[in-house]
Amino acid sequence: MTTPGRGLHGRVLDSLGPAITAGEYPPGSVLRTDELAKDFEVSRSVMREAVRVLESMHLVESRRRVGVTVRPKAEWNVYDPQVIRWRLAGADRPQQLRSLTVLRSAVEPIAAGLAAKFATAEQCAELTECAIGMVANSRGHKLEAYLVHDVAFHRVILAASGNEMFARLGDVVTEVLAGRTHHEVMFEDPDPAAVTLHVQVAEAVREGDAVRAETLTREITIGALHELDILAP
Amino acid sequence: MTTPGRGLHGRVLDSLGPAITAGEYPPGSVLRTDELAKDFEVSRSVMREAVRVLESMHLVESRRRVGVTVRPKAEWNVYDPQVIRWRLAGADRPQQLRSLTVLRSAVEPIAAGLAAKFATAEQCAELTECAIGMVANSRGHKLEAYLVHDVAFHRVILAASGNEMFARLGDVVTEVLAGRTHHEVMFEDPDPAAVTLHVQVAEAVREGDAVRAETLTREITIGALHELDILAP
DNA sequence: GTGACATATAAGTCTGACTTTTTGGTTCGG
DNA sequence: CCGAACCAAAAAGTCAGACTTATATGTCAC
Repeated sequence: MTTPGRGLHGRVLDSLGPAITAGEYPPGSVLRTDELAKDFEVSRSVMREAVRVLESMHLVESRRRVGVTVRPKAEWNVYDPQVIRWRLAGADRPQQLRSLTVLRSAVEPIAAGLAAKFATAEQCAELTECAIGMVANSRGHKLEAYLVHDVAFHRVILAASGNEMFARLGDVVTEVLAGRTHHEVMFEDPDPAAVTLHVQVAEAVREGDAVRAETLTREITIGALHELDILAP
Repeated sequence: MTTPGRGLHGRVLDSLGPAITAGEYPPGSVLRTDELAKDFEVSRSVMREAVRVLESMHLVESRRRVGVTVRPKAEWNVYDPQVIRWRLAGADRPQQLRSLTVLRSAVEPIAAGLAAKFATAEQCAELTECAIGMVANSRGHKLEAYLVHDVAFHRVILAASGNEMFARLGDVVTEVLAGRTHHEVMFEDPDPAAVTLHVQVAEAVREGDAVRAETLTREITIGALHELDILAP
């Protein structure tokens, strides 16, 4: 997704970040900078930069005379796309996928409602195109092509909401949808009802019907929750 | 809020971060590391660490032979608590407050619904205490005391939802509520109707009534939206 | 104009010496 | 026996300087 290994410290992070988020160094563990530098065969300056980044993500805390201690999971910056990617790649994957899906279920309906009010003509057109693309690839095991349009659809909705916080969740949704297609459920063609809902959301947004857009999107996210057995009924 | 000036690079960040988020260095501007190091009177290594942190927040991008370029706002990690604090402290404050309030309006009702299902007895007790504290300080210009309980109330809701992503929004909500009391509206005692709603939410959570908790919380957040003139009617 | 090549530039890396803070133990006095 | 003051070691923090590497840009031949 993001450029891997942008410099030496980047490669260290690609290795150390996942290790920490995976719990390989449990919270409370103490690391020493120059020991790490030796282990990773980099200079102290490079390792220090890596530690600084981990610190800015609240994954670790660096204190004099004690070392670099791993923070408890509850303090991590779980909205950092990098952290999300690391967790999705590791043992935390199921929990991460669940919590992100719940977040989606809260945000996307509201975003769709706002999109109905604020979407530009261009965004409406894009949305319709995406919906058409989804329909066109909804049968015959064309999951990859379907996914591309599905992802684009939700990104447009979030962007069209006009809310910068919502817009920035585009990457998150992308990861969740991609994860669902590639690793979890979805061996067969997507649920036809879900496809229809997307088409109808595009309609509602185009017509400026905020309430309908919100309600329909809520149905979509409820479906996503069901897929992960998060909802009871 | 967070420890200020944890080391030299921290002080550099406290100065450079707000400057960037405030648009003092507009997107596309190019900075040079050793020039910055000279300006801030720190060594290159310290400045490099600061730049690395800014880079991890997607505020800047560092490339060989060109320098450190400021990224467009749309790419910033706007969920980073540090970035949020910087923006709330600067010219972006109004927009930031609005977008965060919209985010709250999406998340908190869902969180309250989940809290009704998953809150522990202890959390229910805490919630009730908070509500009582709000009532007790709802009249007579005791805004500070009221705020403390209000903040605590919403933090408990988010934590009790059992969703880690929601829980981590506690800090954000704290900033928003504090900002509202200290800088924006709210010169007089809080709206009695809002106070009642909080009491009722505590009730609903205690009784495990998810739908009612969600609906009532939605009314609270709608009120918050109105205060910032985000909703039309 | 186009492509190959040279050059300057700014980030990236490494090393070693030095400073500062903090912790944990030790000693001394009550 | 306990507490306060003190001391020493440990680890992060800071700095300066030399060197490497990627790359944008300009130059020249064709």
